[in-house]
Amino acid sequence: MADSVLDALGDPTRRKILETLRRGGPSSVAGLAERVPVSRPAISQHLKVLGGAGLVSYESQGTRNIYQVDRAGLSDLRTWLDQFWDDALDAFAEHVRRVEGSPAARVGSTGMKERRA
Amino acid sequence: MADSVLDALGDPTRRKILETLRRGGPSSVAGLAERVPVSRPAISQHLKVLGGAGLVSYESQGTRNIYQVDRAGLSDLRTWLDQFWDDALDAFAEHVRRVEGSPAARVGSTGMKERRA
DNA sequence: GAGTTCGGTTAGTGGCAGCTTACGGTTCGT
DNA sequence: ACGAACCGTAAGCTGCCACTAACCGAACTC
Repeated sequence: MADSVLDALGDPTRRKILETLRRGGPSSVAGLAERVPVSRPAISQHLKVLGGAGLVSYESQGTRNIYQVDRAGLSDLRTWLDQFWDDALDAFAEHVRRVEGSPAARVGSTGMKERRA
Repeated sequence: MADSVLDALGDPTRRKILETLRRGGPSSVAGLAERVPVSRPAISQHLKVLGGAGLVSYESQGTRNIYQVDRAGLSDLRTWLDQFWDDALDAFAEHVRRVEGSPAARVGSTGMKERRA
């Protein structure tokens, strides 16, 4: 469901554009091109992707298009995240239930390797 | 902060691996290679990225490494998302305040283009 | 100890995504 | 009506990333 959002947020430049819009408020394409170290067409292409994901929307003012952050995409991401979170808990619980025919297996003290290698 | 998480989730295959772990519970590398249409080394490489982002962790059982979803990365993403959401609201409010020296500008009825083009 | 299974790493390749340059369309100003 | 400003799109190139094939080490089995 949130595939397009994650695809869009996967690129650092697009994140920078979004961050610029978040901090500076709505902006024109040329205005973004001044703040993000990339050409104007590149900005335009990225905005297309971000728009497709529902992360930005725009308003035409004469010849310029004013873009701003759209919370719709963020909302989609939040929904996906919450669902994934809950389901991961359920799956883990079921896994424990499945393995724990032998109640010897404990949970808290395994040799589980930690992240941030 | 959540850059590594978003980079990791930016790839469809990695999302598929995560999804497989979420639905099926903990699994070995070879087990994942059977369920995801990609070679075993590719799985291993993706797991490395996912691990670096705190999205999976693993436990060594003899010669096999059992991977499972780690909520740490999801937590990072949630934090980033919530912060972005709130700040976007603030930025928007400030933008309205900045423009609205002329109280003619209305908010609800602009010609704002919608998403999902 | 030999054989097997499992997994991480390396080397090498192909395809795609992001960037720039160039062009065309639209709108505003004079 | 002409020029300028702004933007989107097309074309083309380059670099990176995902993938496979091959190799090597580690651990369990007999």
